[in-house]
Amino acid sequence: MILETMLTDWMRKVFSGVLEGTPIEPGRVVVVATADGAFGDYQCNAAMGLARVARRKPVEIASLVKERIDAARSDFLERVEVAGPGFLNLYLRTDWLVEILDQIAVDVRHGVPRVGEGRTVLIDYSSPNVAKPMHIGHIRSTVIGNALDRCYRYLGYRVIADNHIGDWGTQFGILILGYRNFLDRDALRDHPIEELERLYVKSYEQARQSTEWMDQARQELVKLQAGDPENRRLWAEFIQLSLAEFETIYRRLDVKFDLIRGESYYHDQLAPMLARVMEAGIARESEGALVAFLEEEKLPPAIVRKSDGAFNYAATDVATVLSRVAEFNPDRIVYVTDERQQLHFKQFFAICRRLGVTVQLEHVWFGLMRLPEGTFSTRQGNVIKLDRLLDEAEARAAALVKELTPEMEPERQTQVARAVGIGAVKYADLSQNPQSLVTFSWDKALSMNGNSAPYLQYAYARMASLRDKYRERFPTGKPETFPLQMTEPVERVLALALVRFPETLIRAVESSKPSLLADYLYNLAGTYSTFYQNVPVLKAAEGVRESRVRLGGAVADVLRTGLNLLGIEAPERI
RNA sequence: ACCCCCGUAGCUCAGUUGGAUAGAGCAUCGGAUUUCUAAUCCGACGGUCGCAGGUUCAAGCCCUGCCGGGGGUGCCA
Repeated sequence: MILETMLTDWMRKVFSGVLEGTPIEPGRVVVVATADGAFGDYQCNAAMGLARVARRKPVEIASLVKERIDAARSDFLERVEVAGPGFLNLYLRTDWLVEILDQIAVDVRHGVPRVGEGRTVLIDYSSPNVAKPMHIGHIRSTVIGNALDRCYRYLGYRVIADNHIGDWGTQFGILILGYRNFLDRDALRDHPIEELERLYVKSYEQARQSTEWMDQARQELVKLQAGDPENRRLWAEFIQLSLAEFETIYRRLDVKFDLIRGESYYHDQLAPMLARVMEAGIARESEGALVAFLEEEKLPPAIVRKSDGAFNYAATDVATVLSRVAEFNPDRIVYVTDERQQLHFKQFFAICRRLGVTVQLEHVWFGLMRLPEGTFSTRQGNVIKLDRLLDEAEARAAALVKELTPEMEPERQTQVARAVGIGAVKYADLSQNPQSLVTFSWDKALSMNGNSAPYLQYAYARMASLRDKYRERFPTGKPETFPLQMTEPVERVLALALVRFPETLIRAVESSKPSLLADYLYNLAGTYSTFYQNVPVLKAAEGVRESRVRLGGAVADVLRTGLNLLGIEAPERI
């Protein structure tokens, strides 16, 4: 059940009863969680907003609403208060909260409805380029996309996670030329990606200095796209080497795709797509290229085929949408890329709409990763590679585990270090608004204190440990046969937080912001830590003890589920 | 030149889409462990929400202008 939705529906009815004859637009009356417990559990601010149309004072409306609510007996509401200019503060009945919590505690889904049942969403994320190593700039798309992937699945959607590899761009012309001229075979055998990258960088340097070199690179690309056997062979080798390297990273990050289809997969569909575009009159010839003019959408022109006859990424992306619609018929396609592609997405979305595509297209963009000294790029050679970041994270976590949990067997220490290190890296990206620009720092990416994955994992491990200690000390105890009691204020706060898990998750998915879930989990873990530190559990009297074990168990379940939805492991011991 | 983002505590960032007294982490300072994991907890310090107007019961959030930073703008992706 979604508490927020339930309260909103109920409040809307109350309002329309009070303001008979006044039209109330949907969305006008909304109940939301209070920011501060001092104002109750949930609040409704609609009285102020409706004052004008109803031509009455806000406080008057609020008071009438309160009267009506007071007149009816409620099984979920303790009381409602009118405050300030017309706020309605709702205080939920604790016994009702306990009842809901009772249901959630035994529900494997923690009260989350399968709102995506029967719907399909395709998520296009990670999408690295062949022949380049994955660096810290790729981690945001991978981690954010994967979190969305997991959340959508949990909500009951059929999800198709597609890794749209960059295997068809201009870089191959440059790379093939570099391969022919500068290849070091031993280096290719020992460090394939590094060598390919070196070849690309060197060839790119040449191209910058010489237009002749650049033209030659273009020709190699055209040959490749035309099916030249030798270029095809090289191209296939580059891809195979790259995929193997990407796979080791994805394994470490526990990221799995349903499809790995490069841009090349859609190659045969480019010409038919173009025919449709031309037929629909969306594009026309201009300076030798085929260009879609998008004045109606107030967008600059988009080239769909270059004057040399080659297709570019706008063409590929449109063809990709058509192919996906034909094959999977998704309700929604979500793209996770960095901010630089915003215009491109607006343009090709517009072309798709003109072609009559009705699937919901969404671009989830995130701020570019920067270094303190500025931007980084392959060409400048100041990239921080992803495997190095992960190595460092695991090393730091390992040192911490050894220091703080020396009694743990070494094999387990390694496992925990991996979960903690990788978790820290992922959480660093997930815990902030994706759209803010990010300055990379080792200490932030690998933070193990405060608002970090290890903090959440630590809280979880304490819960798990407490649960096990209870079994140890009270082998015949059956907590589930005892009622939940809210004897300390912090317990009620925990109960309320648990009940809010479904609405938080749904909000996170709807706004494509895993950070909302991360934020929720941090609050939950923080409240639990306060509880743990200040409220005895195993030493409490029988009954209270079992109630607290149950409450802690419910928090643990939600925390673990939430962490897993972010792609973060929750070890039982840490 | 135009378009899109961003600007919040010393630093790094949240801020539930317009709600009440703007919150965390780090850093600094002070406290808590004969007790269920101190990777923790409790407290203190810290703010002209870039600047100036506007909209309204209410603005960090919406509108206009300006300043600063980043990104983008018909043959890269």
